[in-house]
Amino acid sequence: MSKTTRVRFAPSPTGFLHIGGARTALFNWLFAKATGGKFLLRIEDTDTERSEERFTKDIFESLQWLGLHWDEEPVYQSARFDRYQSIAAGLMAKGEAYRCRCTSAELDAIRAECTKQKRPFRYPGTCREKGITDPGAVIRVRVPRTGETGFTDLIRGPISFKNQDLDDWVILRGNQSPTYNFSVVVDDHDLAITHVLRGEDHINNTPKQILLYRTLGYEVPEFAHLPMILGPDRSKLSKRHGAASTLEYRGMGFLPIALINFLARLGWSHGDQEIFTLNELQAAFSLEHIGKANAVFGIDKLNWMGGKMMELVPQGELFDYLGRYFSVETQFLKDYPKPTVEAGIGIIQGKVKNVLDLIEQLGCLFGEDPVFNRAALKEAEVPSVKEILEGAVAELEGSDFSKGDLESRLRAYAAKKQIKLTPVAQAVRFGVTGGKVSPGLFEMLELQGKERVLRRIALAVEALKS
RNA sequence: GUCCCCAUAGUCUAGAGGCCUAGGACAACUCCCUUUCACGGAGUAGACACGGGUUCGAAUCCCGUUGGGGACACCA
Repeated sequence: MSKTTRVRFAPSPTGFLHIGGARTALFNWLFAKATGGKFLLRIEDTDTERSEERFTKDIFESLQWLGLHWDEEPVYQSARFDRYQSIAAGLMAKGEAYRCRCTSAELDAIRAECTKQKRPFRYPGTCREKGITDPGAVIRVRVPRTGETGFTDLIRGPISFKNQDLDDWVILRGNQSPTYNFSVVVDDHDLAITHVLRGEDHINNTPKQILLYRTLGYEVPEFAHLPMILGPDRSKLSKRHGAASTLEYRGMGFLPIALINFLARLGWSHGDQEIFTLNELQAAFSLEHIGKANAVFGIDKLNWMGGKMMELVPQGELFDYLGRYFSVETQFLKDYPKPTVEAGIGIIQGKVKNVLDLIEQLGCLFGEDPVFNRAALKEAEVPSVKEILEGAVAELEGSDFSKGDLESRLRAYAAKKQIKLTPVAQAVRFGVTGGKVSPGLFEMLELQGKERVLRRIALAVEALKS
C-alpha cells in the first residue's frame, strides 16, 4: 500500500484568488478527498514587495466560501527564511551553489544581446568559478550543461528538457530571500507532498526543481500539470475578462456548489454527467479524466449551472446561505418566521438562476409594497387592467386565500367576464407586484395573504386612475 | 526568436483501432406545455485543423504542416 497522498495549494498573495487558482485548489482538494489524503495550504509570500495581507485574506475567504477546507495549519514561506538560507548554505558548502555579483545592468545587457541574436536569455555562468563570498550577493545553483531532465507527468506522460536550455538560476536574492523555484522544493519536501497538481504554466519550472530535488537528496514527488483556463479571446484569464476574483462570483449570486460543478467540468469529465453533488465529485474524481487541452471560460454554462443548483439546494440551506452572506440585502425578511420565508424560497427557487434574483423575488413577496407605475403597462391595457382589478377585489375578499380557492375564484371570475384566465392573471399579477413577472400567481397570493394583496391592489388601482 | 504543452461543433466535453452514418451539456433556432417569466418535453442546425504514413480498418497510432497556449526575471 502506498503512503497517504498529501497535496497542497500554494498561491502567492500578490492578487485576488482568480478563477484559475480556484480550480487548481479544487482539483487538489478533490484529489485529496478521492485518495483519502490531506489537502494543505501554503502561502507563497517570498516576494515581500508584492505580497499583501488583504490578498491572503481573500484567498482564505474564497476557499472557505467554496468549502475547500485545508487539513493543517497554513504554512507561510515568509516565516521560513532561516530554513531556506540554511539549505542554501549547505548547497554552497557542497559546491552545488555559488554567489554571483553580476549587476542587473550587466544582466540586462546580456539579455539585450540574446534578444538581438534571437536566443533566449540564459545566465552564462560568469561568476561560476569566482569563489565570491560577499554575503549580500545572490546565490545561484549549478545546473549541468549537458544531459536532459525529464519526468512523467500524470496527465501528459513523459516530458523532457535538455539541460543546456536551463541555466544557473538564482535561489537566494541579494536580500537573501528565496526565489519561488527554490522555496517550493524545500517546502514540498518538508511538507512531505506526494503529488504536485498545478497549472500548466509551471511545466517549464519542473526540470529546474527536479534537478534541485536530486542535488538535495530529496525524493521527487509526482507531477500533474493542469490545463489552463482561458478567457473568451483564448488568452490567459485576466481582469480584462470580467470578474477577476473568485469572491466576485459570490457577489454575482452564484452558489459555491454551482461554481464548483462548473469548474470541475472545465478540464475534467465523468462520462456524460454534468451535475454532481459534492460527494459524487469526491468519489468520481480522478486524474485520468483530466483533459490536456486548455479550456475557455464560458459564462453561459455557469449561468445555467447556477440555475440548476438554485433548484437543487434545499430551502433550508438557501435560507441559511442568505443569512450568512446576504444579511444586509435580506433585512426585509427579518420579521418573517423561517417557515414562511422558506415557503417563499420554495416557490421561487426553480425559476431563478442565482441568489441575487432570488432576493429580488423575495422582495416582491416580503418587501415593501412596490411602486405602481402605469408606464409598466401598455397604455391601451390600462383601462381593462384597472377594471379587472376593481372587479377582482370583490372575488378576493370572499376567499380564504388558499391557493386552491384563489384559483377557482379567479377562474370563475374570468368565466363570468367571458375572458380567458390570462388577462385576469396578468392584471392581478400587476396589481400585486407592479410588474409582469412573478412566481406562480396563486401560490404567490396565498403566501402574501389577504390583507397585503388587497392593499396592493388598491394602490395599483389608484395609480391607474388618470 | 528559443524551449515546452496542446488540437472533436460558437463553448465545455465523451471517445484508449472496428461499438462512430462521432455521444452528452451550454448557447442558438422551431414546436409543445402554460396564468407571466422560467422549468420541462420534442425536434433542427453545428465538429474529428490540414497533409502524409502504419493498418484489412484511424477521431483514435506515427511523422510533418498549420493553428492555439504557456515559459523564457534577484515574479510566482
